[in-house]
Amino acid sequence: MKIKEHIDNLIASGNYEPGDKLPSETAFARELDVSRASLREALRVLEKEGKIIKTQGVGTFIAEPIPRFKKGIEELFSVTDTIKKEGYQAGTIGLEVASIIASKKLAIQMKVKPSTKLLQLKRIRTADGKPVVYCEDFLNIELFPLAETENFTASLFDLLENKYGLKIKYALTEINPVIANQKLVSKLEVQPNMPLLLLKQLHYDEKDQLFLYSKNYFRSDQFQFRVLRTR
Amino acid sequence: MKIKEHIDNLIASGNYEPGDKLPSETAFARELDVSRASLREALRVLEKEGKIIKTQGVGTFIAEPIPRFKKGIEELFSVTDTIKKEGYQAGTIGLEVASIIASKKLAIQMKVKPSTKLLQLKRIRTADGKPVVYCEDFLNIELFPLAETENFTASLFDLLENKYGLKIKYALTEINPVIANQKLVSKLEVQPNMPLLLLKQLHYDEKDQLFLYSKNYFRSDQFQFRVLRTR
DNA sequence: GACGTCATACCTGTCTGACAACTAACTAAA
DNA sequence: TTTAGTTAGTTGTCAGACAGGTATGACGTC
Repeated sequence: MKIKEHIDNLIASGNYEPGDKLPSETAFARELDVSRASLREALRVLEKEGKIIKTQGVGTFIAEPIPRFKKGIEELFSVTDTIKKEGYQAGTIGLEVASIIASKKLAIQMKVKPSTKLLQLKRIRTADGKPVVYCEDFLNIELFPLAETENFTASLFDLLENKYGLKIKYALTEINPVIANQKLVSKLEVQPNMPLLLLKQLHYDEKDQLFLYSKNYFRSDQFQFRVLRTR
Repeated sequence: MKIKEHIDNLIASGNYEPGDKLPSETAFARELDVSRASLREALRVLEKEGKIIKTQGVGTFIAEPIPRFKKGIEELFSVTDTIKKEGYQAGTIGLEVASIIASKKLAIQMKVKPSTKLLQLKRIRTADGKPVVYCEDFLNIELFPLAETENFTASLFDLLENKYGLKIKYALTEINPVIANQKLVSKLEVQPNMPLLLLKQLHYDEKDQLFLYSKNYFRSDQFQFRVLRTR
């Protein structure tokens, strides 16, 4: 994985451009100070991701960064990262934290027993200080010893991944167009009746445990969501 | 790749179930009559696909299959099929066909010269007779000998694929929440200010030729769009 | 009996060196 | 000009070895 990340960075940093040829495996392995076998395992993954093209007897080449936009909605990343990738400074205001007991409706959605303890977060996320996303998160704290006093002003993904070693695997996301109601108008400082994009997301970890249900309201004038649809 | 396919089949055929442990790499390599290095390259890809989980010192295990919904938005299919898969009868009303010359703005979006001839379709798509989607399509007819007199009341994908042998490969889709304006209110017979989901799609064929630009307005009370977001 | 330590077996991660298969470019012969 | 052969360079595959991590059971201590 380290090798793969390193090569990813080499490509991302512009050291290589589409069509460029990578060093031969023997030379590249020596350059990175790893064995050829390990390098090849990394290259296999990069090939599967479509970032490189290997041809026996010829070499390995950087692939055209085909349609894959910078990042489509099919890739899962935190709201913080979503804001950052648009080039803004991410922030949080209006944080509310509460320990709650799962209601019947919520319990069904999160597939837990109705008596389960949850941690509810309400946050307004800002880009360069301007409110752009309103987030409601429901965390299953029976899976993690999360305290109410935790610092929730930054990325929740960062916190869970780095401090609690959680391995986030995927999210089942429902895409809904909604109209800003009175609450959202004041939270996001938008005109009444502005269209917003609501993403309802069920987040799972590597053990397929549902640990987070989130509702994110995105200002449609600030974010563009794309997806690559293949046949 | 052969090794990977073979293991894929082993999993698909039910020889292994989620949680089961695969043979050790040494034994598995001997069993498949390949080297351990080659086997590991195959396993790396399977791991990246989320089909297996490797743990150093313990072993390799079959992963829980990701609960792919019936079909997420990341799969490309026609509006007709989208309506059908929800269990409705698909139809078309209010068809308008026109040959037009690409405007400057449209030419940029479709990446053609401003003088290019296009075929414009406006259609209201119905589910069990009720209007549910409003579609505007722009076809690059310099790529296909499409006539205005063609039957456009059914699936455009069907027509292009079966009659013209077009191989549709993918679409770059932009997801937008919008509010029903007066035109859409009358076309879709909805309340004013109803939220709609607008999909702006650039369709490409196997040669990466952009052949269709479409704008589809979906009634949000009739369709649910989902997507699997992986990390 | 409960607990911690250690030895052990087993597994994945990595490395080394070698050879096979393939490709492209060049050379020489027809 | 065409064809066949040669050669250098690359990826594909292989065998064997060792390092590092994990679970298990034996053993001694409290």
